[in-house]
Amino acid sequence: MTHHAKEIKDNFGELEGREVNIAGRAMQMRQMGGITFIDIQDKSGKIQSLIRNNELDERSLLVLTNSSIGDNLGVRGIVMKSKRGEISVGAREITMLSKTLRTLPNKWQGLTDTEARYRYRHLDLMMNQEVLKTFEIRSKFMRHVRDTLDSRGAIEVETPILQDVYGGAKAKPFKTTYHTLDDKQMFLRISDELYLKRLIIGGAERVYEVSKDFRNEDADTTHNPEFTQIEYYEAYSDYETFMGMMEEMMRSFALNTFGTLKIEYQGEIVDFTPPFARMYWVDELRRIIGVDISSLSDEEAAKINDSEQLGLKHPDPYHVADTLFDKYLKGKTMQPTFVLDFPAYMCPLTKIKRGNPLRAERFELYVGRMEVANSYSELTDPVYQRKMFEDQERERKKGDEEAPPFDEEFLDAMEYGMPPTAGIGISIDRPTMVFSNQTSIKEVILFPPMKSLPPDGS
RNA sequence: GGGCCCGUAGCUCAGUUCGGUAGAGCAUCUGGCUUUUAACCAGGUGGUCGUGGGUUCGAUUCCCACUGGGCCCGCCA
Repeated sequence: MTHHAKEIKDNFGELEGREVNIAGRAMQMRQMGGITFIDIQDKSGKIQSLIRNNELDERSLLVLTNSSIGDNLGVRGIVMKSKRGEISVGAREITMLSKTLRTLPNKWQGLTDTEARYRYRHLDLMMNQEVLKTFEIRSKFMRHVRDTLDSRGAIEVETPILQDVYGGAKAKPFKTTYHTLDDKQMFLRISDELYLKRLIIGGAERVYEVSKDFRNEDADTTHNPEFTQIEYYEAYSDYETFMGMMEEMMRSFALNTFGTLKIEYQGEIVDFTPPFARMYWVDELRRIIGVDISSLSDEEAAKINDSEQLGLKHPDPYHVADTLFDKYLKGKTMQPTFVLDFPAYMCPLTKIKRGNPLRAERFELYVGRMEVANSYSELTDPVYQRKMFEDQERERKKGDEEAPPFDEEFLDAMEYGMPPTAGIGISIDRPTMVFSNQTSIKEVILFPPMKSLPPDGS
Protein backbone atom coordinates (compact mmCIF):
# COMPACT_ATOMS: atom_id res chain seq x y z
CA MET A 1 0.00 0.00 0.00
CA THR A 2 1.49 3.32 -1.02
CA HIS A 3 -1.35 5.78 -0.52
CA HIS A 4 -4.48 6.35 1.52
CA ALA A 5 -7.68 7.43 -0.22
CA LYS A 6 -7.56 10.92 1.17
CA GLU A 7 -3.93 11.47 0.12
CA ILE A 8 -4.84 10.68 -3.46
CA LYS A 9 -7.86 12.99 -3.44
CA ASP A 10 -5.93 15.79 -1.73
CA ASN A 11 -2.94 15.52 -4.07
CA PHE A 12 -4.63 14.64 -7.32
CA GLY A 13 -2.68 17.26 -9.24
CA GLU A 14 0.67 15.66 -8.47
CA LEU A 15 -0.50 12.07 -8.55
CA GLU A 16 -2.54 12.05 -11.75
CA GLY A 17 -1.14 9.46 -14.14
CA ARG A 18 1.09 7.89 -11.51
CA GLU A 19 0.81 4.36 -10.22
CA VAL A 20 -0.38 3.78 -6.66
CA ASN A 21 -1.27 0.84 -4.46
CA ILE A 22 -4.36 1.20 -2.35
CA ALA A 23 -5.92 -1.23 0.08
CA GLY A 24 -9.12 -1.36 2.04
CA ARG A 25 -12.61 -2.70 2.29
CA ALA A 26 -14.96 -2.78 -0.69
CA MET A 27 -17.98 -0.76 0.46
CA GLN A 28 -19.90 -0.40 -2.78
CA MET A 29 -19.70 -2.05 -6.13
CA ARG A 30 -21.29 -1.06 -9.44
CA GLN A 31 -20.88 -3.59 -12.17
CA MET A 32 -21.67 -2.64 -15.75
CA GLY A 33 -20.59 -5.73 -17.61
CA GLY A 34 -17.10 -5.04 -18.84
CA ILE A 35 -16.45 -2.31 -16.31
CA THR A 36 -16.77 -2.25 -12.55
CA PHE A 37 -16.57 0.56 -10.01
CA ILE A 38 -15.59 -0.41 -6.48
CA ASP A 39 -15.45 2.07 -3.62
CA ILE A 40 -12.49 1.14 -1.47
CA GLN A 41 -12.54 2.41 2.11
CA ASP A 42 -9.47 2.79 4.26
CA LYS A 43 -9.15 4.69 7.51
CA SER A 44 -8.83 8.01 5.70
CA GLY A 45 -12.03 7.60 3.69
CA LYS A 46 -13.15 6.14 0.38
CA ILE A 47 -11.84 6.23 -3.14
CA GLN A 48 -13.31 4.72 -6.27
CA SER A 49 -11.39 2.21 -8.27
CA LEU A 50 -12.32 1.90 -11.92
CA ILE A 51 -11.82 -1.55 -13.32
CA ARG A 52 -11.95 -2.42 -17.00
CA ASN A 53 -11.92 -6.14 -17.56
CA ASN A 54 -9.78 -5.91 -20.69
CA GLU A 55 -7.00 -4.16 -18.76
CA LEU A 56 -6.69 -6.90 -16.15
CA ASP A 57 -4.52 -9.99 -16.06
CA GLU A 58 -6.24 -13.33 -15.66
CA ARG A 59 -5.63 -13.63 -11.97
CA SER A 60 -7.09 -10.19 -11.22
CA LEU A 61 -10.11 -11.01 -13.32
CA LEU A 62 -10.67 -14.10 -11.21
CA VAL A 63 -10.43 -12.00 -8.06
CA LEU A 64 -12.91 -9.50 -9.48
CA THR A 65 -15.53 -12.08 -10.37
CA ASN A 66 -15.29 -13.58 -6.89
CA SER A 67 -15.24 -10.37 -4.93
CA SER A 68 -18.17 -8.85 -3.12
CA ILE A 69 -18.96 -5.96 -0.82
CA GLY A 70 -17.09 -6.31 2.43
CA ASP A 71 -13.95 -7.93 1.06
CA ASN A 72 -10.55 -6.43 1.75
CA LEU A 73 -9.01 -5.68 -1.61
CA GLY A 74 -5.69 -4.37 -2.79
CA VAL A 75 -5.68 -2.37 -6.01
CA ARG A 76 -2.63 -1.37 -8.03
CA GLY A 77 -3.44 1.18 -10.66
CA ILE A 78 -3.14 4.61 -12.17
CA VAL A 79 -4.58 7.76 -10.57
CA MET A 80 -7.16 9.22 -12.96
CA LYS A 81 -10.60 10.72 -13.26
CA SER A 82 -13.69 8.94 -14.51
CA LYS A 83 -15.86 10.44 -17.24
CA ARG A 84 -18.09 11.90 -14.53
CA GLY A 85 -15.06 13.53 -12.91
CA GLU A 86 -14.64 11.23 -9.94
CA ILE A 87 -11.04 10.79 -8.81
CA SER A 88 -10.33 7.10 -9.27
CA VAL A 89 -7.65 4.48 -9.40
CA GLY A 90 -7.69 2.80 -12.82
CA ALA A 91 -6.94 -0.78 -11.86
CA ARG A 92 -4.12 -2.83 -13.36
CA GLU A 93 -4.11 -5.51 -10.70
CA ILE A 94 -6.55 -6.55 -7.97
CA THR A 95 -5.62 -8.68 -4.99
CA MET A 96 -7.95 -10.37 -2.53
CA LEU A 97 -6.50 -9.51 0.88
CA SER A 98 -9.27 -11.10 2.89
CA LYS A 99 -12.70 -12.41 2.01
CA THR A 100 -15.73 -11.60 4.11
CA LEU A 101 -17.96 -14.51 5.01
CA ARG A 102 -20.75 -12.23 6.21
CA THR A 103 -22.76 -9.52 4.58
CA LEU A 104 -22.28 -5.92 5.59
CA PRO A 105 -25.14 -3.73 6.80
CA ASN A 106 -26.88 -2.00 3.92
CA LYS A 107 -25.13 0.83 2.22
CA TRP A 108 -27.34 3.79 2.91
CA GLN A 109 -28.99 3.24 6.26
CA GLY A 110 -25.85 1.55 7.55
CA LEU A 111 -25.80 0.30 11.12
CA THR A 112 -27.89 2.54 13.37
CA ASP A 113 -29.14 0.24 16.10
CA THR A 114 -27.39 1.50 19.23
CA GLU A 115 -27.06 -1.89 20.82
CA ALA A 116 -25.58 -3.42 17.68
CA ARG A 117 -23.17 -0.49 17.28
CA TYR A 118 -21.74 -1.04 20.77
CA ARG A 119 -21.77 -4.83 20.71
CA TYR A 120 -20.26 -5.09 17.23
CA ARG A 121 -17.95 -2.09 17.29
CA HIS A 122 -16.02 -3.47 14.29
CA LEU A 123 -19.17 -3.06 12.20
CA ASP A 124 -19.80 0.37 13.67
CA LEU A 125 -16.29 1.47 12.66
CA MET A 126 -16.74 0.06 9.16
CA MET A 127 -20.11 1.64 8.55
CA ASN A 128 -19.78 4.87 10.52
CA GLN A 129 -16.35 6.27 9.87
CA GLU A 130 -16.96 9.35 12.03
CA VAL A 131 -16.83 7.03 15.06
CA LEU A 132 -13.10 6.66 14.56
CA LYS A 133 -12.77 10.45 14.64
CA THR A 134 -14.17 10.47 18.16
CA PHE A 135 -11.56 8.00 19.29
CA GLU A 136 -8.84 9.93 17.56
CA ILE A 137 -9.90 12.94 19.61
CA ARG A 138 -9.81 10.81 22.74
CA SER A 139 -6.32 9.62 21.89
CA LYS A 140 -5.13 13.14 21.20
CA PHE A 141 -6.57 14.43 24.45
CA MET A 142 -4.80 11.75 26.45
CA ARG A 143 -1.60 12.50 24.58
CA HIS A 144 -2.03 16.19 25.32
CA VAL A 145 -2.53 15.63 29.05
CA ARG A 146 0.55 13.42 29.14
CA ASP A 147 2.56 16.02 27.22
CA THR A 148 1.44 18.74 29.60
CA LEU A 149 2.52 16.72 32.62
CA ASP A 150 5.74 15.50 31.02
CA SER A 151 6.68 19.08 30.26
CA ARG A 152 6.42 19.77 34.00
CA GLY A 153 9.03 17.10 34.59
CA ALA A 154 6.62 14.49 35.90
CA ILE A 155 7.15 10.75 35.57
CA GLU A 156 4.40 8.35 34.58
CA VAL A 157 3.95 5.48 37.01
CA GLU A 158 1.75 2.44 37.50
CA THR A 159 0.20 1.48 40.82
CA PRO A 160 -1.93 -1.50 41.83
CA ILE A 161 -5.32 -1.94 40.24
CA LEU A 162 -5.98 -4.84 42.60
CA GLN A 163 -5.93 -3.38 46.08
CA ASP A 164 -6.30 -4.71 49.62
CA VAL A 165 -7.74 -1.50 50.93
CA TYR A 166 -9.50 0.77 48.47
CA GLY A 167 -9.64 4.50 48.95
CA GLY A 168 -9.14 7.95 47.52
CA ALA A 169 -12.81 8.47 46.65
CA LYS A 170 -16.30 7.74 47.82
CA ALA A 171 -17.66 4.79 45.87
CA LYS A 172 -18.75 1.19 46.10
CA PRO A 173 -15.92 -1.08 44.91
CA PHE A 174 -15.88 -4.22 42.80
CA LYS A 175 -14.92 -7.16 44.98
CA THR A 176 -12.74 -9.98 43.82
CA THR A 177 -10.77 -12.88 45.25
CA TYR A 178 -7.12 -13.80 44.99
CA HIS A 179 -6.95 -17.57 45.23
CA THR A 180 -3.21 -17.89 45.72
CA LEU A 181 -3.34 -15.88 48.93
CA ASP A 182 -5.94 -18.05 50.69
CA ASP A 183 -8.87 -16.56 48.77
CA LYS A 184 -7.99 -13.14 50.07
CA GLN A 185 -10.61 -10.47 49.44
CA MET A 186 -9.31 -7.78 47.10
CA PHE A 187 -10.85 -4.78 45.40
CA LEU A 188 -10.53 -3.13 42.02
CA ARG A 189 -9.33 0.38 42.69
CA ILE A 190 -11.79 3.23 42.87
CA SER A 191 -8.84 5.64 42.69
CA ASP A 192 -5.05 5.56 42.70
CA GLU A 193 -4.72 8.62 44.91
CA LEU A 194 -3.33 7.07 48.08
CA TYR A 195 -0.59 5.19 46.23
CA LEU A 196 0.53 8.26 44.31
CA LYS A 197 0.73 10.21 47.55
CA ARG A 198 3.03 7.58 48.99
CA LEU A 199 5.35 8.25 46.07
CA ILE A 200 5.23 11.95 46.88
CA ILE A 201 6.14 11.16 50.48
CA GLY A 202 9.04 9.13 49.12
CA GLY A 203 10.37 12.15 47.25
CA ALA A 204 9.19 11.56 43.68
CA GLU A 205 7.86 15.14 43.62
CA ARG A 206 5.91 14.93 40.38
CA VAL A 207 4.06 11.75 39.41
CA TYR A 208 1.05 10.85 37.34
CA GLU A 209 -0.80 7.75 36.29
CA VAL A 210 -3.31 7.02 33.56
CA SER A 211 -5.76 5.29 35.82
CA LYS A 212 -8.64 3.06 34.88
CA ASP A 213 -10.85 3.24 37.95
CA PHE A 214 -13.76 0.98 38.79
CA ARG A 215 -16.87 1.96 40.68
CA ASN A 216 -19.66 -0.49 41.28
CA GLU A 217 -22.48 1.80 40.30
CA ASP A 218 -25.12 2.18 37.65
CA ALA A 219 -24.17 3.44 34.25
CA ASP A 220 -25.88 6.42 32.66
CA THR A 221 -25.05 8.97 30.01
CA THR A 222 -22.17 10.47 32.03
CA HIS A 223 -21.09 7.50 34.16
CA ASN A 224 -19.53 4.18 33.31
CA PRO A 225 -18.51 1.60 35.91
CA GLU A 226 -14.99 1.69 34.56
CA PHE A 227 -13.63 5.03 33.51
CA THR A 228 -10.32 6.68 32.89
CA GLN A 229 -8.71 9.59 34.63
CA ILE A 230 -5.20 10.88 34.83
CA GLU A 231 -4.23 11.67 38.38
CA TYR A 232 -1.28 13.97 38.92
CA TYR A 233 0.50 15.01 42.11
CA GLU A 234 2.97 17.85 42.40
CA ALA A 235 4.93 18.57 45.57
CA TYR A 236 5.45 22.14 46.71
CA SER A 237 2.42 23.40 44.79
CA ASP A 238 -1.18 24.12 45.68
CA TYR A 239 -4.51 24.00 43.88
CA GLU A 240 -4.09 27.51 42.45
CA THR A 241 -1.22 26.15 40.35
CA PHE A 242 -3.53 23.64 38.75
CA MET A 243 -6.20 26.15 37.83
CA GLY A 244 -3.66 27.86 35.63
CA MET A 245 -2.43 24.53 34.29
CA MET A 246 -5.94 23.42 33.38
CA GLU A 247 -6.77 26.70 31.65
CA GLU A 248 -3.66 26.43 29.52
CA MET A 249 -4.11 22.73 28.86
CA MET A 250 -7.71 23.04 27.69
CA ARG A 251 -6.95 26.19 25.71
CA SER A 252 -4.02 24.68 23.84
CA PHE A 253 -5.86 21.43 23.19
CA ALA A 254 -8.81 23.19 21.62
CA LEU A 255 -6.55 25.41 19.56
CA ASN A 256 -4.16 22.65 18.41
CA THR A 257 -6.90 20.17 17.61
CA PHE A 258 -9.65 22.35 16.19
CA GLY A 259 -7.88 25.59 15.39
CA THR A 260 -10.29 27.54 17.56
CA LEU A 261 -11.13 28.16 21.21
CA LYS A 262 -14.86 28.10 20.55
CA ILE A 263 -16.20 24.56 20.33
CA GLU A 264 -19.80 23.71 19.55
CA TYR A 265 -21.33 21.39 22.11
CA GLN A 266 -25.00 20.43 21.87
CA GLY A 267 -25.93 23.57 20.01
CA GLU A 268 -24.06 25.90 22.36
CA ILE A 269 -20.66 27.46 21.96
CA VAL A 270 -18.17 26.49 24.65
CA ASP A 271 -15.40 29.05 24.86
CA PHE A 272 -12.03 27.87 26.16
CA THR A 273 -10.53 31.33 26.33
CA PRO A 274 -8.88 31.83 29.75
CA PRO A 275 -9.51 32.85 32.41
CA PHE A 276 -12.31 30.38 33.11
CA ALA A 277 -15.25 31.42 35.29
CA ARG A 278 -14.89 30.92 39.04
CA MET A 279 -17.93 29.86 41.00
CA TYR A 280 -17.63 30.08 44.78
CA TRP A 281 -20.45 27.68 45.20
CA VAL A 282 -21.05 27.81 48.94
CA ASP A 283 -21.53 31.57 48.66
CA GLU A 284 -23.60 31.12 45.54
CA LEU A 285 -25.92 28.66 47.26
CA ARG A 286 -26.31 30.95 50.26
CA ARG A 287 -27.36 33.70 47.90
CA ILE A 288 -29.94 31.49 46.18
CA ILE A 289 -31.53 29.54 49.04
CA GLY A 290 -30.27 31.43 52.07
CA VAL A 291 -28.51 28.48 53.64
CA ASP A 292 -24.83 28.34 54.51
CA ILE A 293 -23.81 24.75 53.91
CA SER A 294 -20.22 25.18 55.06
CA SER A 295 -21.19 23.78 58.42
CA LEU A 296 -24.18 21.52 58.66
CA SER A 297 -25.23 19.22 61.47
CA ASP A 298 -26.95 15.97 60.60
CA GLU A 299 -30.24 17.46 61.85
CA GLU A 300 -29.90 20.58 59.70
CA ALA A 301 -29.02 18.47 56.69
CA ALA A 302 -32.10 16.32 57.19
CA LYS A 303 -34.23 19.44 57.52
CA ILE A 304 -32.91 20.81 54.20
CA ASN A 305 -33.51 17.45 52.56
CA ASP A 306 -37.18 17.91 53.44
CA SER A 307 -37.58 21.63 52.75
CA GLU A 308 -35.76 21.43 49.41
CA GLN A 309 -37.46 18.13 48.54
CA LEU A 310 -34.17 16.44 47.75
CA GLY A 311 -35.55 12.99 48.56
CA LEU A 312 -32.25 11.55 49.78
CA LYS A 313 -32.21 8.22 51.58
CA HIS A 314 -29.19 9.22 53.66
CA PRO A 315 -29.57 12.99 54.08
CA ASP A 316 -26.14 13.54 55.62
CA PRO A 317 -24.40 16.89 55.08
CA TYR A 318 -22.21 15.54 52.29
CA HIS A 319 -25.05 14.26 50.14
CA VAL A 320 -27.30 17.21 50.87
CA ALA A 321 -24.63 19.70 49.82
CA ASP A 322 -23.77 17.66 46.76
CA THR A 323 -27.41 17.42 45.70
CA LEU A 324 -28.01 21.14 46.25
CA PHE A 325 -25.16 21.84 43.89
CA ASP A 326 -26.68 19.60 41.25
CA LYS A 327 -30.09 21.17 41.71
CA TYR A 328 -29.12 24.84 41.63
CA LEU A 329 -25.66 25.28 40.13
CA LYS A 330 -24.63 22.43 37.84
CA GLY A 331 -26.85 23.78 35.08
CA LYS A 332 -24.78 26.96 34.97
CA THR A 333 -21.54 25.21 34.08
CA MET A 334 -21.78 24.81 30.32
CA GLN A 335 -18.79 27.13 29.94
CA PRO A 336 -15.50 26.03 31.53
CA THR A 337 -16.02 26.86 35.18
CA PHE A 338 -13.92 26.35 38.30
CA VAL A 339 -16.24 25.39 41.13
CA LEU A 340 -14.36 26.51 44.22
CA ASP A 341 -14.13 26.28 47.97
CA PHE A 342 -15.84 23.14 49.08
CA PRO A 343 -17.11 22.65 52.62
CA ALA A 344 -14.29 21.00 54.55
CA TYR A 345 -16.50 18.07 55.58
CA MET A 346 -16.84 17.03 51.93
CA CYS A 347 -13.10 16.67 51.54
CA PRO A 348 -11.47 14.16 53.86
CA LEU A 349 -8.18 14.20 51.95
CA THR A 350 -7.91 17.93 51.42
CA LYS A 351 -6.09 20.74 53.15
CA ILE A 352 -8.24 23.25 55.02
CA LYS A 353 -8.39 26.64 53.36
CA ARG A 354 -5.95 29.12 54.74
CA GLY A 355 -7.99 31.68 56.71
CA ASN A 356 -11.24 29.71 56.70
CA PRO A 357 -11.33 26.41 58.60
CA LEU A 358 -14.80 25.52 57.30
CA ARG A 359 -13.69 25.36 53.67
CA ALA A 360 -11.22 23.18 51.82
CA GLU A 361 -8.69 24.17 49.15
CA ARG A 362 -10.37 22.31 46.35
CA PHE A 363 -11.79 23.02 42.93
CA GLU A 364 -13.65 21.02 40.35
CA LEU A 365 -13.52 22.05 36.73
CA TYR A 366 -16.83 21.78 34.90
CA VAL A 367 -17.35 21.87 31.15
CA GLY A 368 -20.59 21.09 29.36
CA ARG A 369 -22.29 20.75 32.76
CA MET A 370 -20.02 17.84 33.61
CA GLU A 371 -17.25 17.54 36.14
CA VAL A 372 -14.06 17.01 34.17
CA ALA A 373 -11.38 17.59 36.81
CA ASN A 374 -11.12 17.53 40.57
CA SER A 375 -8.20 19.09 42.34
CA TYR A 376 -7.05 20.06 45.79
CA SER A 377 -4.22 21.07 47.99
CA GLU A 378 -3.56 17.75 49.61
CA LEU A 379 -4.04 17.18 53.28
CA THR A 380 -0.59 16.46 54.68
CA ASP A 381 -1.29 16.46 58.41
CA PRO A 382 -1.33 12.82 59.59
CA VAL A 383 -3.08 13.65 62.85
CA TYR A 384 -5.94 15.42 61.09
CA GLN A 385 -5.97 12.74 58.37
CA ARG A 386 -6.46 10.09 61.05
CA LYS A 387 -9.41 12.02 62.40
CA MET A 388 -10.96 12.23 58.93
CA PHE A 389 -10.56 8.46 58.47
CA GLU A 390 -12.24 7.92 61.83
CA ASP A 391 -15.13 10.15 60.78
CA GLN A 392 -15.52 8.14 57.59
CA GLU A 393 -15.43 4.93 59.52
CA ARG A 394 -18.39 6.25 61.53
CA GLU A 395 -20.26 7.12 58.30
CA ARG A 396 -19.58 3.59 57.11
CA LYS A 397 -21.06 2.12 60.23
CA LYS A 398 -24.09 4.38 59.83
CA GLY A 399 -24.68 2.70 56.49
CA ASP A 400 -22.84 4.84 53.93
CA GLU A 401 -21.62 2.08 51.63
CA GLU A 402 -19.51 4.52 49.70
CA ALA A 403 -17.32 5.64 52.58
CA PRO A 404 -13.90 4.03 52.12
CA PRO A 405 -12.30 2.00 54.90
CA PHE A 406 -9.58 3.08 57.30
CA ASP A 407 -6.17 2.92 55.61
CA GLU A 408 -3.55 2.43 58.31
CA GLU A 409 -0.71 1.82 55.85
CA PHE A 410 -1.33 5.11 54.12
CA LEU A 411 -1.41 6.93 57.47
CA ASP A 412 1.80 5.21 58.43
CA ALA A 413 3.47 6.62 55.30
CA MET A 414 2.07 10.06 55.94
CA GLU A 415 3.50 10.08 59.45
CA TYR A 416 6.95 10.31 57.90
CA GLY A 417 6.02 13.79 56.74
CA MET A 418 4.41 14.65 53.41
CA PRO A 419 5.48 17.82 51.64
CA PRO A 420 2.80 20.33 50.69
CA THR A 421 1.34 18.92 47.50
CA ALA A 422 -1.30 19.68 44.93
CA GLY A 423 -3.25 16.84 43.36
CA ILE A 424 -5.62 16.62 40.43
CA GLY A 425 -7.70 14.01 38.66
CA ILE A 426 -8.37 14.81 35.03
CA SER A 427 -11.21 12.90 33.36
CA ILE A 428 -10.61 11.52 29.92
CA ASP A 429 -14.08 10.33 29.01
CA ARG A 430 -16.04 13.51 29.60
CA PRO A 431 -13.74 16.02 27.93
CA THR A 432 -13.76 13.66 24.97
CA MET A 433 -17.56 13.92 24.96
CA VAL A 434 -17.35 17.71 24.83
CA PHE A 435 -14.69 17.76 22.13
CA SER A 436 -16.51 15.22 19.99
CA ASN A 437 -19.98 16.65 20.66
CA GLN A 438 -21.40 13.47 22.18
CA THR A 439 -24.07 13.25 24.87
CA SER A 440 -23.44 9.67 25.96
CA ILE A 441 -20.27 8.38 27.59
CA LYS A 442 -20.81 5.14 25.66
CA GLU A 443 -19.95 7.01 22.49
CA VAL A 444 -16.43 7.69 23.79
CA ILE A 445 -15.82 4.18 25.16
CA LEU A 446 -15.01 1.62 22.48
CA PHE A 447 -16.57 -1.31 24.28
CA PRO A 448 -19.12 -0.11 26.80
CA PRO A 449 -20.30 -2.83 29.18
CA MET A 450 -23.28 -4.77 27.87
CA LYS A 451 -25.29 -7.48 29.54
CA SER A 452 -24.52 -10.86 28.10
CA LEU A 453 -26.90 -12.30 25.60
CA PRO A 454 -28.42 -15.65 26.52
CA PRO A 455 -26.60 -18.56 24.82
CA ASP A 456 -29.61 -19.39 22.65
CA GLY A 457 -29.44 -15.94 21.12
CA SER A 458 -32.78 -14.77 22.49
C1' G B 1 -34.17 0.79 41.93
C1' G B 2 -38.96 3.62 39.40
C1' G B 3 -41.50 5.22 34.70
C1' C B 4 -42.09 5.23 29.31
C1' C B 5 -40.81 3.11 24.50
C1' C B 6 -38.67 -0.81 21.61
C1' G B 7 -36.95 -6.18 19.81
C1' U B 8 -39.99 -9.04 12.53
C1' A B 9 -34.43 -11.59 6.84
C1' G B 10 -27.20 -9.96 7.44
C1' C B 11 -28.81 -4.32 7.58
C1' U B 12 -32.92 -0.40 7.45
C1' C B 13 -38.01 -0.93 8.10
C1' A B 14 -43.59 -2.18 6.90
C1' G B 15 -47.34 -5.61 8.78
C1' U B 16 -50.05 -6.41 14.70
C1' U B 17 -55.82 -1.72 14.91
C1' C B 18 -60.14 -5.94 14.45
C1' G B 19 -55.92 -13.39 15.54
C1' G B 20 -56.21 -17.04 9.84
C1' U B 21 -48.52 -19.99 10.05
C1' A B 22 -44.93 -13.14 6.89
C1' G B 23 -43.57 -8.35 3.14
C1' A B 24 -40.26 -4.18 0.86
C1' G B 25 -35.49 -1.99 -0.23
C1' C B 26 -30.34 -2.97 0.18
C1' A B 27 -26.94 -7.18 0.60
C1' U B 28 -26.19 -12.28 -1.42
C1' C B 29 -26.71 -15.87 -5.87
C1' U B 30 -27.91 -16.39 -11.52
C1' G B 31 -28.35 -13.83 -16.31
C1' G B 32 -27.78 -8.99 -19.25
C1' C B 33 -25.08 -4.40 -19.80
C1' U B 34 -17.47 -1.11 -21.01
C1' U B 35 -17.85 5.54 -17.20
C1' U B 36 -21.07 4.28 -12.66
C1' U B 37 -21.68 6.92 -7.93
C1' A B 38 -28.46 4.74 -3.75
C1' A B 39 -26.32 2.55 -11.47
C1' C B 40 -30.17 -0.10 -14.14
C1' C B 41 -33.23 -4.57 -16.01
C1' A B 42 -34.98 -9.84 -15.18
C1' G B 43 -35.12 -14.08 -11.92
C1' G B 44 -33.75 -16.89 -7.35
C1' U B 45 -32.07 -17.84 -2.10
C1' G B 46 -32.84 -16.11 2.73
C1' G B 47 -37.42 -15.69 8.77
C1' U B 48 -38.05 -21.08 15.42
C1' C B 49 -41.53 -12.62 13.97
C1' G B 50 -36.26 -11.73 21.35
C1' U B 51 -37.35 -16.36 24.91
C1' G B 52 -40.90 -19.20 27.72
C1' G B 53 -45.86 -19.95 29.18
C1' G B 54 -51.29 -18.90 28.78
C1' U B 55 -56.07 -17.98 26.02
C1' U B 56 -57.81 -20.02 21.23
C1' C B 57 -59.74 -24.68 16.33
C1' G B 58 -55.61 -21.37 15.14
C1' A B 59 -50.93 -16.37 18.02
C1' U B 60 -45.80 -12.27 14.88
C1' U B 61 -50.72 -10.09 16.49
C1' C B 62 -54.27 -10.79 22.71
C1' C B 63 -52.60 -11.86 28.17
C1' C B 64 -48.52 -13.07 31.79
C1' A B 65 -43.46 -13.76 32.99
C1' C B 66 -38.50 -13.40 31.54
C1' U B 67 -34.53 -11.33 28.57
C1' G B 68 -31.74 -7.54 25.81
C1' G B 69 -31.61 -2.29 24.35
C1' G B 70 -32.90 3.12 24.35
C1' C B 71 -34.71 7.56 26.82
C1' C B 72 -36.23 10.07 31.42
C1' C B 73 -35.92 10.08 36.89
C1' G B 74 -33.16 8.63 41.57
C1' C B 75 -27.47 7.86 43.31
C1' C B 76 -21.75 8.09 42.08
C1' A B 77 -16.87 11.50 38.03
